[in-house]
Amino acid sequence: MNDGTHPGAGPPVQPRRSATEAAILQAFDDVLASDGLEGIGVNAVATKAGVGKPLIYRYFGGFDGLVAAWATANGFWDDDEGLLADLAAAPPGADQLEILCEYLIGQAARMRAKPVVLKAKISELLGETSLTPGLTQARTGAGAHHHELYEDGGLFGDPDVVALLIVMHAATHYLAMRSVTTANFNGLQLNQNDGWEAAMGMVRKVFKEAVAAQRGGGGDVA
Amino acid sequence: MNDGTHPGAGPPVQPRRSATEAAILQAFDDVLASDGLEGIGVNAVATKAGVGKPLIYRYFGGFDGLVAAWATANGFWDDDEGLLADLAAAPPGADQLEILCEYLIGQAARMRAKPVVLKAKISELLGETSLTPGLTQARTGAGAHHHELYEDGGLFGDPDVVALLIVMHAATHYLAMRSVTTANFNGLQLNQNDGWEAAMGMVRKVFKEAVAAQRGGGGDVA
DNA sequence: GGATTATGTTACCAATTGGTAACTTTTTCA
DNA sequence: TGAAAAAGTTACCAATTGGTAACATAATCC
Repeated sequence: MNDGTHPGAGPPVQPRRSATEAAILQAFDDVLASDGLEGIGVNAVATKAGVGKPLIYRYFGGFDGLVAAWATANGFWDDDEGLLADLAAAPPGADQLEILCEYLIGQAARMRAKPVVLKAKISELLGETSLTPGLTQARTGAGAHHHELYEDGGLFGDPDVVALLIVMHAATHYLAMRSVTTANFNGLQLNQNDGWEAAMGMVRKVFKEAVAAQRGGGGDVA
Repeated sequence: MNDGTHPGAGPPVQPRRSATEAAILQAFDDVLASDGLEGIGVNAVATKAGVGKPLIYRYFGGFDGLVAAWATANGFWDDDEGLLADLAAAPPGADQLEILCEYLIGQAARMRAKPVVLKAKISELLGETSLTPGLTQARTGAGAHHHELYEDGGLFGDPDVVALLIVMHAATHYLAMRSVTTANFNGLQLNQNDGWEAAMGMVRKVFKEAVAAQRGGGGDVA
């Protein structure tokens, strides 16, 4: 009805507010990307957005609310539902473990595609930062299906598979984190596409080797 | 000759200076541990150490110099020489790959034992932080033997081994990083000893599986 | 002794921080 | 048109930041 371009024609949609809200969110992104954790704050964000900082308090309820809005708007948390859906949608004869491996690699690729989000994720490893309150505030409800995958033996009921999953999860996440800032990681250029693909090839290789050994040796390789 | 406790008996050792220098370094550690990246600075460190901040400038040449001194004093960088020595010192019949796996695990354990150092390492993943100038300043000379291990096919001249090494390096480092702040990682209590040991058991398992597959299948498991 | 140097403290500076109050301008709607 | 609400700005606040100059105290050396 009202697209916001015809003032007075219909219910108020407050198009100017949404626009500045978007500008503020984008400014948060920019400042975090350029100045990092220590440079971010209401002053820097407001200046970057070209608005007065009272708007941040009025629209987002302060800095923490801004962080929370930014996190939700940028898909900060993984959706384990995606993996569950992929597994359910797979054809009967498909290799479930291969789907799992590709999911981990795809997840790392998605993180790599959003360096700023990844930066915020790294900051979570530091413990309490200025982002923490906002992130915990917005985390409510995320990761609801997480336990289905990992706890009580995991989705596959096999401790060996869970171990493999955890180790490869750790590996892919670390590689993604290194890829944002590290030019050379053990000879790999993770920040370039070919270097990244080479790393993911290594992940696939190790994954397959481990799976082969599990199936061949009955899970005991000692 | 002069142990510093007998003023005037011998050349000046300036024991008071070393003591306050140590106090400042310890204060840096404490502030980084409690307040994190964003809380650290000359004011906080000087207050924590119970001295005036001019001493930081006089003794360390400023904040960056303090960071550099702290990093070197706390063994911030891995010594790949340690691994090379371990490999060289191993008995002829020993499994070199197993030594390598245990080295990675030991390295992760050492990082876990110094949470503050680990925190600083994580901050390096964020790119430019307030610690970066000091760390790069002190990095000179470290990692001299690194290329021997990883580049040009690595120490073993086998790309498969290098891939395994890189992936497991990534996994152990990520697990160490998560262990400082994360109470529950996929069902594992990484911040407690049994949870950590369980994770390291998983690392060993996957490592051995991959090695077994490499040896059994000639390196091709597709 | 006296002169010198090392050590440490207090005081100050401009710049910036998070946060709020008061104000002006624009838009909405009867 | 005119009142009311929303949007946005300027101005201010106390607190803190990194950094330096000036000062006081203590130890050392001739």
